Amino acid sequence: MKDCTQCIVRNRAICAGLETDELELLGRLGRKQKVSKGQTVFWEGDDAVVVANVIDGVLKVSMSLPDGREQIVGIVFSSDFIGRPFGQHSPYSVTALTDAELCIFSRSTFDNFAQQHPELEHKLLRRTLNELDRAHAWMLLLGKKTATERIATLLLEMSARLGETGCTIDNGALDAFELPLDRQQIGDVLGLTIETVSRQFSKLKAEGVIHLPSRRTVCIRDRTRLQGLSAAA
Amino acid sequence: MKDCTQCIVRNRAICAGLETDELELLGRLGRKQKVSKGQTVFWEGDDAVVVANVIDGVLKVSMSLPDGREQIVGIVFSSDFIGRPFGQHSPYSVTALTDAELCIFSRSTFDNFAQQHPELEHKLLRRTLNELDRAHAWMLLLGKKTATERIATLLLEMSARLGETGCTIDNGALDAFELPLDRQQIGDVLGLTIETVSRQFSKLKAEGVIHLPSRRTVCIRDRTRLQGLSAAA
DNA sequence: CGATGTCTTGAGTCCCGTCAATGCACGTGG
DNA sequence: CCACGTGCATTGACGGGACTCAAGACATCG
Repeated sequence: MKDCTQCIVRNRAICAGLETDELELLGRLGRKQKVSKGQTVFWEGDDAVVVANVIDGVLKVSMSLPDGREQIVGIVFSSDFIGRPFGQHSPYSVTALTDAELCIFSRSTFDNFAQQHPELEHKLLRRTLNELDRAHAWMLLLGKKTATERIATLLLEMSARLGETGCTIDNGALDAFELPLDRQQIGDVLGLTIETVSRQFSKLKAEGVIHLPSRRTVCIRDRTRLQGLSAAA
Repeated sequence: MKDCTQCIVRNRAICAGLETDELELLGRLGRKQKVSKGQTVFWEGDDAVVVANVIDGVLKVSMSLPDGREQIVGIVFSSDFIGRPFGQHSPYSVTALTDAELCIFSRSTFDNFAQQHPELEHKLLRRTLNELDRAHAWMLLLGKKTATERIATLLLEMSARLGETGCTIDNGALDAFELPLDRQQIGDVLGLTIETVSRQFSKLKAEGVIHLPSRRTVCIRDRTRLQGLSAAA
């Protein structure tokens, strides 16, 4: 790797907080890799060979049943971490939703480095705890929310998360954004079918809560109402 | 705390692997506490004041919507860890399903201790990563599985996890066990109603896959078939 | 300007949720 | 010992929200 101090996710990825010499050491262990939209980085059940930081792009984390039914269990953005450290097999697949750039490490190399650098493990722990919180919130959605509530929740979540990553300074939620997901993928995140997703979009649009200038573009016209529909705590 | 070296979860809780002197240090920071069945240890949204190891008993981790709909996002057993380290608020409630005994720490005290003991943080990280895997698998269940598949999966999971905790040596799955959950709670874990749960139990019983000697007792008569019904990968 | 893939919309079905009644185990007191 | 109450669990009848199947609309691109 060239020079981690210049990395655009330097301050947000788990590398943040490492000393300059540690950073250089870690940098030599990793390599940058571009993946194109649709490409799968690693597959569910495969040996967990690599882990990576997402430098740029959006990827989905998904699990499947033998008959092909798929559930997306996470969406990762720039500066997020992917892979399963300290694990034999990858419990999920990771696939690029947009062209993306990764900073890849061999898992065993990373594991060793992490164990020798508590600061890094601490960052990883905090990140994993946040992930777990998000997973729990999503379990509540999948177990108990109606279709409308799920869509409303997703839109607010995407608005917030795209706002975070879009710019390092301004952390506000966006009122207009591009969905990195198609309808099928939205269904796979929310535990709904493509048709139900589409109908709910149409309904929200008809009610004036959102506006859909193009297939993937969402404008939130009435955030308050959307929050009311999301059944958030 | 008396003497952590004598603790019955000594080898399975996150304390495992600490040096004797570290263990004593940690021991002085915690205190044992008994909680009785039905009692809530801490509430969703409250300040995250404490974390704890479960010494004995079974507890549920749950999240709710404003209107009262509840989703159980985890079941914790003896030697598991509960609470949200490094977090301002508790994202979930924890409630005892049986009488239980905990080893409680003030969160801030625990956080500080953990940051000074990488070995402990490492244990916590591994545990959190496992939790996350489990949460992902459950998201797949909640998003995509049918009622029958959910019930079958739960029974196999309970069989496996009760087998782990029941005895430190024998890690085999149990073919007969007591459910720590009533029908309503099973519904809240699986994203189903009490009636659907009941009907599925009756169906499996009629088909000879399981036997139900009493309300809470389950005997797996045909594990292979149950696995087939669970839609496991 | 078709060809293609994605999205939307409609009609019909089904699985699960809702509501309500019944069954069953257990405890308490007459 | 049995009547009665209480709390769960089971079962039944019914309805609805989401799924399925099938067109049709729309955008994008060669």
